[in-house]
Amino acid sequence: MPELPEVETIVQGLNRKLKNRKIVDLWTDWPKYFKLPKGEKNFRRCIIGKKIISVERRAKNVLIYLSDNYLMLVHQKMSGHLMVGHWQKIVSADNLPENWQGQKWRPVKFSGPFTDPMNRFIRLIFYLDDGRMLALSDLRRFAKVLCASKSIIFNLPEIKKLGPEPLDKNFTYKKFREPFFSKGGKIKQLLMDQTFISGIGNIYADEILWASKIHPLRTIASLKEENFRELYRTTQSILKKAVRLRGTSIDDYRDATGQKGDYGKMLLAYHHDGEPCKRCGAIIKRMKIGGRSAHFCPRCQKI
DNA sequence: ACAATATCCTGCGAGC
DNA sequence: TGCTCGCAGGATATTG
Repeated sequence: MPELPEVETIVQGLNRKLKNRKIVDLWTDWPKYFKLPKGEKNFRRCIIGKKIISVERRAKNVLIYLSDNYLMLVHQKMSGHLMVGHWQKIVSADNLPENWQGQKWRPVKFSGPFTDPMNRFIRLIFYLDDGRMLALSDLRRFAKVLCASKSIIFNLPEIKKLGPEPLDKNFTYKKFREPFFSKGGKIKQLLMDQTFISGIGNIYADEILWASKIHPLRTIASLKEENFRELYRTTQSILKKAVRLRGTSIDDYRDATGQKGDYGKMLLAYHHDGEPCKRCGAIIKRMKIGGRSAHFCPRCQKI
C-alpha cells in the first residue's frame, strides 16, 4: 500500500507517540507475519519488555529501534496500516461496534478512529505500558514483521540491497544518473525498483513520469540527458510535496492516527484514466506494464 | 541473464 | 439478487 510519503507520514506519527514506551504484550490472529532471521528463535521474546527508542523509515520499511540493540522491521506491503490507539480488554463480544459484528473476535477495543472501517482488519497488536497500543490493520495479510538485533536486520540482503533515499541531502544528480549507465529496461520498472531508488511505487512512478513528460514504456537507452534531469527534479519535488501533504489516500491509506492524506487531489495521472490530461486535454490511458497498471497521457508522454 | 508471471490474501464493484 | 471476474498502492520466487 504505502509508498515513501505514506510510510514517512506514519513514521513521524509513530515516533511522536511511541518514544520511550515499553512493549508489554502482543496479540495476533496471524502468526505468519513474524519472520525470524537466522539467529533468532522466538518472536515474543524478542519483543516483550523492550523499550521503543525511536521509529525511522528506510525505503518503505518502518524501523522500530528497541532497547538492547534490537530492531523491529515492519513492511506494510499492499494493505497494511500501523496505527496507535487506546485499548481495553473486551470481556464479552456482545457490545462490539457494528463493523466488528460477525468478524473474528479481537481482544481489544480500539478507540482511535473507532468507526474507521480499517479497524475491522486489525490482525496484530502490541500493547504498550501507557495503556495505548500499536496495531497493524492489514486486509490482505501481506505485511511482514521482523525482529532481531540491529546488525542482523541491517545485514539482511533485502535491506542491504536498497538503493539511495531520494529525499536524502546526499542524493545528488550524479547519484541518480549513475545506475542508468549500467541498467537497461523500461523506465517505469526501474523507478519502482527498490534496489535502484528506494521508496517509489506505482502511484508516484506514474506521477513522476507524467510530470517529466516521459512515456512509461520508454527504454533507458532512448532517454536523453534532459530527460534524466527532469526525472531527477520531479522525483524530488513530487515526493517532497506528497510528504508535506501527508500522503495519498485513494482508498484506505491512513496515517498513524487514522487521518487521511491530502495528496490524492494532487494526482494528475494515477487513477485518472478516461479523463482529459490537465496539460494537453488528451484522454489519459491505462495499460498493464509488468503486471502493474500504468496511467499516462498518450499525447504529452511520447514513446 | 533477463523479463513476464505466479504467489502470498481479502474485499469490493462491475457485469451478466 | 447472486454469482464470477478482475482488480488493488508490494516484493519475492518461479518459470519461460
